[in-house]
Amino acid sequence: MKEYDHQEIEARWQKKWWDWDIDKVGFDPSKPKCYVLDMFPYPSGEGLHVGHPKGYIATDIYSRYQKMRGFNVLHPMGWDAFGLPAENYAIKNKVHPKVAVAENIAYFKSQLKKIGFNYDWEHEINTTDPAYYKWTQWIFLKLFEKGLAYESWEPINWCPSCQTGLANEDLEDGKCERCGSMVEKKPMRQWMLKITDYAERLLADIDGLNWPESIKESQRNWIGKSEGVLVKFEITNSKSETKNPKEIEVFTTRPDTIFGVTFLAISPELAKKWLDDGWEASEEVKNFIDELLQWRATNNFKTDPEKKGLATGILAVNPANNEQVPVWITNYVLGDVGTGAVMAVPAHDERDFDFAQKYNLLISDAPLVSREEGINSSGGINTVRYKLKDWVFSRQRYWGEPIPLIHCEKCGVVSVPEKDLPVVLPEVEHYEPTGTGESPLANITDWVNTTCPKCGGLGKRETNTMPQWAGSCWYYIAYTVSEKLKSQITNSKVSDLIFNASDLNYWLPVDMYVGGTEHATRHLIYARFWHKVLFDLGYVSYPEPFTKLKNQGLVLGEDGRKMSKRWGNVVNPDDVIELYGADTLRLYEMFMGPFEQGGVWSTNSMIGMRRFLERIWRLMDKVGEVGTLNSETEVLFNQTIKKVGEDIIAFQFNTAISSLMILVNKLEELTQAPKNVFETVLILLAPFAPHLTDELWGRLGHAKSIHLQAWPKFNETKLISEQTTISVQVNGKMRGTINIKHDDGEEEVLNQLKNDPAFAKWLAKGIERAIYVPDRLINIITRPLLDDGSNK
RNA sequence: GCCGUGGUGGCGGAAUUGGUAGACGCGAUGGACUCAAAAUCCAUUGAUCGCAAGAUUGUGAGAGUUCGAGUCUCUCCCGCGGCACCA
Repeated sequence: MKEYDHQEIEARWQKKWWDWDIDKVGFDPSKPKCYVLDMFPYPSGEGLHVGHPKGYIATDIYSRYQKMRGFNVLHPMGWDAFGLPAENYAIKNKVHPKVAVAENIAYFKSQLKKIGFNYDWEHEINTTDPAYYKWTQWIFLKLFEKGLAYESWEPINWCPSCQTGLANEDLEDGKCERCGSMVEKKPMRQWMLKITDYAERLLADIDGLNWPESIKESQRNWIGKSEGVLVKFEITNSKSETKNPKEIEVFTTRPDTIFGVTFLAISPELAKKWLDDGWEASEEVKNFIDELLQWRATNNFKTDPEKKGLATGILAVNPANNEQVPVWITNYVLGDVGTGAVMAVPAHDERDFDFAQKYNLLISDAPLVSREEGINSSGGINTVRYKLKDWVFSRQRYWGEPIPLIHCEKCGVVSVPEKDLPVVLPEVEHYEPTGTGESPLANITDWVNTTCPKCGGLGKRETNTMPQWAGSCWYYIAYTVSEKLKSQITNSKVSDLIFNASDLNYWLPVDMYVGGTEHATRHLIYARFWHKVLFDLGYVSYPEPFTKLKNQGLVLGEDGRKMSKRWGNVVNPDDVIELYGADTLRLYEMFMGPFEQGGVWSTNSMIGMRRFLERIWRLMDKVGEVGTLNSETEVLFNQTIKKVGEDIIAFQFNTAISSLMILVNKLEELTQAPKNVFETVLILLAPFAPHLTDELWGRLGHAKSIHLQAWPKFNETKLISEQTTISVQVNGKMRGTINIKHDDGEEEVLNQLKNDPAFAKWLAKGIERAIYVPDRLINIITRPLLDDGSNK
């Protein structure tokens, strides 16, 4: 047989699969479903590097396997094309984002197709398609109508470089996650989503998810629940007729320490609020508050390493023991945590202790009481707090979904009626950010000016756009109804048809979701939030979108650094495929190591996978109609069928491949490989190396694709050999092995051992007892030697 | 600091969940084939000692449980990730 020409074979089979429509998927309630999902990419201008497809290869293998097992498998792909990366690329290259996105998608798609994925491209979606974002807008309106979207003028995170407001989730170490600029606090009008209303459910439902522990833990930390008690301290020396504060409310998780309180510490933010409400404080106090607030503003609300404080002169009463304690303004209490005021217990809290020492404050040795006694004695109220903040949902950028609201002087904020959706992103001359805090859309007056849907009077469109994450909050739903989506852009009457479709709840929830860990506290929280809202509204019938999640480990460049143009260490899959083939690439990425673990790319190491495929190619020459396996190889054969299936389910692709190699190594030793055995090997390998296996399958005389075959079954009775090798230990030390019959009992093994001269010297001392583990080992405990060297 | 996760040859990694540590692959060394090279095939390949048969040692460190520990328990050390003056 001539050489294995991967280029010719792969191109030919990719075309055949396309012509044969073998990857087409449809709603079919007669079959059990399996929804396998990849986190869809942002189609950047850079194209894919070899790290990107790792997850896609895994889901491809998984979904091919599930399909062969008889599941109706949905495994779609699409494009998350709104947002800053696409827009910045467009600005830099001076093309309209729409054009840039189309080009980038075409490139990404060509790269993906070369890898031989089984995506049904008829389910493809694109978040920037008006037919798609019509529904993103529609869901936003559902949130708005439910009171979960609201306007706010609170200071938010502003990235001076991206010139837009950001959500907490978009920050990394106080910097813009996208560009690394220091983020400022800026008061501006914002649309917020009330994700905090769902904090408890988002937290509680984590427990039931089959997700990696680290992601679940990240989400728990991010939601940051703390259970504590609210306690009120009356202020005693406040002049009753003035506007001076009358009481201070503190939040504590340690009511049991209430008798040890020696002062109250309040944040400068709370003190400022008092001043705004008319508190008559001294100049010194006012200046101190200003000083602390100034520090925080310029240091982006970071921690000041040095504790500072100033006594206010105010005294408050500890409700537990009626003792008066002084109230201090400090820089170690945060304004946006708890109530912005802390009951300080220097005896039990390190921070309070440091502060008390510095300012010579009392440190009480009052004993701890029970939690209940602390609450009862102080009249505290059990309270739950979360670190999670509401989601800043508007962006002052062009390339996002317009928020479908109209501002009317008479009627206030009004929803765009469903029949008028989508609110299409207008064409503009300049889509660069304005920097004024207004979106570029604000300049397009004939788009902005409209009529109020309620009163018919003058109305102005909301000009902020939605964040990057909006489109990905429901794309997994969109795939299930993608053909309806396309037909409905102009059809305004079918309002809820998409979200009442039976195929939607046939496919949902996603059974296997695969992507990177970087989405732990962004996309994966946002999507869960939207999903729960849709669940409450009755559109989806299961409260979680993704029941099972796997993270692929990061593929690093050959130099051990993250693949990036900057380091010049990017490997393009196209090049690898040209040289070695897509099947080799697929095998290598799965063989590199455990799927969820990262690893360093090595083009050199790929040669091993290529050799493996070539060995199979050559094994074809040894295939014969007749011929049988000896019993040992037959056992191995059955074990391999079992293991490959189990490993795919567990995402242990590296060991699945290795077990196939072991079997192939064995088959190579034969003078003739039985045809049915070889065919089974091809089927087992088909999800991993779809092109080569289909080619050989065809050469064996099959007219239909190997990918339409059923997954092979193994013979339960042929998983253990008749003859087996067990290990022999003497006093717990390995001393050799011995061949026994599979069902030999302890006595038989022991007898055989005693007659084996190889072990005579170890057993000379005499056998005290033996531990026999069937099919595993026998451990002989010898009699201890006596002082005189004898054993009797 | 709290939480999570990991640490095994020159390298990537296996190990039936307490039972032959290093499967499989890369690399390396020696050999066969070849005018030669590539490819392929065969052999060896944790370390130490030994001509050898073989012995000793070995899974981040130390203790423990057990006939037996990479695996279980305790105490540490280091890497990675999340949260963090969070009251």
